[in-house]
Amino acid sequence: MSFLPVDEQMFTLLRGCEAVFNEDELRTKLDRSHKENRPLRIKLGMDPTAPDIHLGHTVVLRKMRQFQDFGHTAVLIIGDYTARVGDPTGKTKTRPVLDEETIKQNAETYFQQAGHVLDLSDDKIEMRYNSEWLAPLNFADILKLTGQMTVAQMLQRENFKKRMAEDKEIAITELLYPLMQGYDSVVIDSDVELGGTDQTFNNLVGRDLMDKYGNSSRQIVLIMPILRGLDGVEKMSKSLGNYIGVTDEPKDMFGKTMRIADSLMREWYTLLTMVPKDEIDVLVDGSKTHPRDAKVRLAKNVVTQYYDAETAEREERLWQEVIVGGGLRDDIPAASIAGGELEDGQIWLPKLLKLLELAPSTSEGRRLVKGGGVSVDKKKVTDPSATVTPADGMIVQVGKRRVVRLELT
RNA sequence: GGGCGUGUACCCAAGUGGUCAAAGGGGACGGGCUGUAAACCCGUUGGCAUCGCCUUCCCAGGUUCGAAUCCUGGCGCGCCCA
Repeated sequence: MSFLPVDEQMFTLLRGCEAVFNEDELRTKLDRSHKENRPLRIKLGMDPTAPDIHLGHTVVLRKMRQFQDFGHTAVLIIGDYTARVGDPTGKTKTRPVLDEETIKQNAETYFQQAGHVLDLSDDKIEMRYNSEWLAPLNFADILKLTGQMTVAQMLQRENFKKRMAEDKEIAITELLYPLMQGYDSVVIDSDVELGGTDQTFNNLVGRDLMDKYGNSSRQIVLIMPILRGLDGVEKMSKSLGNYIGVTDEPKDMFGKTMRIADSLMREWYTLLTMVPKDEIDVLVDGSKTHPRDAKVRLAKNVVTQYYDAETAEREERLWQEVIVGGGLRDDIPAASIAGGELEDGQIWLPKLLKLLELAPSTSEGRRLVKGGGVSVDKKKVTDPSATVTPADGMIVQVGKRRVVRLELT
């Protein structure tokens, strides 16, 4: 394996970064790697509680992939031991301790989903559980570890500082979290650690610890921005529902991308695609490109990454036909209902909606009908007491996106 | 261990004995206008074969004809003192 010239690597690796600690040292490391023909070890920590990967996670994963493509080694750390503490980043809620089996499963799912972005070849990736080295530590080891930092240093952390100021509680174990995560870096001897902005403090602790433990050269910390979700305001997250999952159907990937706020396009283009910056400038300039066209291109780009170009073309075509032309997709999911639900061959529409899972309850179904959101065979029905006679192939639609083709067997 | 405070629907929050399926806001959903964008406008936001009935205001008891509201006990959360 020979490594590309440092400048070429730097150009790609720095794209989209929020911060690098620091650039010069990164250059030095890449330089040495290039000369000695030795891959760098790129660390990425993963929390075994959230196995569902969405585009937000891929920002960091894509960065990892770029390193891999340059010949470096991805070192994935499954934080099974740190999960006992719970990262203090988010809310103060204490997390339930996960059992081994669940952690294993989550890690497996994560690994599989990350494979949509990462290169999973044996020589390109290493997966480690941090219980491997954290569990055997004895109290003296822990004293040594905790002895590396002062309370004042720990309270530099934004989250802790804030909680102190607001008289909110901080568990001692939470103070341990950054140390544990940092110790991972020491043990696996990482050259670069990747993380989102919320991980800055933790990752920098790792960088410090490596110094203190006498590693020859401490890790570089490369911080990626947090991707904002579909609403264009909040960060992309599963709990907020503003996400696109890497396992989403092509039509959802395409459709959801088409619905993002215009103001989000530059960010998404930068962090989720490799479209060159000057092209992005043109794409997001409303006077040069119609925002809709820019978004279509973005949507196709995303779909192509997780499926292929052909699928992306197809989604664009369908989008034209369905959304612009008011037609129907040719792949509407089929759904059937139990014959016993019929009365004289008929069924109350709200009930049908519930059975078809187009509405969570008949009450909700009734409201949707009353609100003018329901159509049967393309004809709007607004009478909440209406009944319909189910027929094979009947199209039942709620809103613009929930459509089902009735299948009678 | 002691004191004070607090717990209402997805979230915030009003409600201190009936007129409460519970104000208002946010979010979400549906409709309109659009470019499945933003802004704006309208509607909905516990369940049920259908407007009346059923189950809700942390939990369990109690007072009362009647409780989200009062009492007792528990639990959770926060602050202060030790």
